[in-house]
Amino acid sequence: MRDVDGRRRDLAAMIAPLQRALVAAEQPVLRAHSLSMWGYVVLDALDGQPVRTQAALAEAIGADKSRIIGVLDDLEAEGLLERPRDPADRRARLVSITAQGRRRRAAVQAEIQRGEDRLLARLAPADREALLRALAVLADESQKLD
Amino acid sequence: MRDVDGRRRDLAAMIAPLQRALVAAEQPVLRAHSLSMWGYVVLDALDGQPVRTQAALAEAIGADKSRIIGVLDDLEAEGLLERPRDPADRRARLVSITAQGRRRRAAVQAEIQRGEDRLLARLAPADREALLRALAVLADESQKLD
DNA sequence: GCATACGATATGCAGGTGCTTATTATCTGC
DNA sequence: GCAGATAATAAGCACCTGCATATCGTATGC
Repeated sequence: MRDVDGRRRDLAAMIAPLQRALVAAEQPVLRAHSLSMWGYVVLDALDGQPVRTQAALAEAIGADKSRIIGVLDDLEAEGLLERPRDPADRRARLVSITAQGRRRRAAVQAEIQRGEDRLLARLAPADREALLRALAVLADESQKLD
Repeated sequence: MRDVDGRRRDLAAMIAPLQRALVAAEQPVLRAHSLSMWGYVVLDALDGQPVRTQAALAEAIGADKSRIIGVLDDLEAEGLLERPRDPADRRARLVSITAQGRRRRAAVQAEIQRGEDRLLARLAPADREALLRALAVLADESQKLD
């Protein structure tokens, strides 16, 4: 893929403004549902499977382990997740999403994806499919590099 | 595109880790060429066409206008760009990249893209083309939303 | 010509981030 | 049972960012 003047742009240079726009579009949705960005990311990561330790959770979402504690406190206070002590290792906490957390996450995600769909509508259907497929691969791949 | 468990992931959720990995990969390259991330972004924006005012430049790259001044100072001190006063409006400065700046930018970009190519190699050629095409469209599109 | 607007610049504040260190409770190897 | 490792947590530091404000030189409308 070449630019107008014939050179390829950096991946990062194309992704950065897109990322900024997506995050900006998410803010009002998150606010409407009383979730912080990190709160949403945590719920997103927990939905699917719970996690053994908070450190593992932090690493999975690319956050600092000392920073997510406040996020977990808030989510727990709102009843969106539970984190009882692991009876097998009382140092660790078994973090898992609650039914209410699942509902909240689903509602937010539906709204966010409605917004994203408006952007994706600009693409040819085949390109759209390829984009999502490629991003899924690259996202997984780049996780491993960290 | 559906996830393993049948649901689509948010665009932002896939892009964020990718973005982090790309930025992390750029750091050593930039350091080796004595450029800051913003410095590189500025050179990137200036290559192609110069720009009428610094405020316009700042907006084009999604930076704060009060923050890019130091970046411009550094780049100018290294001879990578010039910013004489506009004789037609002596308040404004005509920022343009120098030949040396162009060379520096090209060298850095070549290295960065070599790294990105290793990631892109994971994709089927058709998907790779579609990804770059789609990102170019979305990047331009999301610029307009800001 | 004078009031007003505008471009570049400096500065200060609030918030967010990664990183580091320390503390406490708990586990595990020996 | 004790020494050393590990999980969660708190707290501090350095940095970056967006945002707001102030200054100064310059342009422009009237």
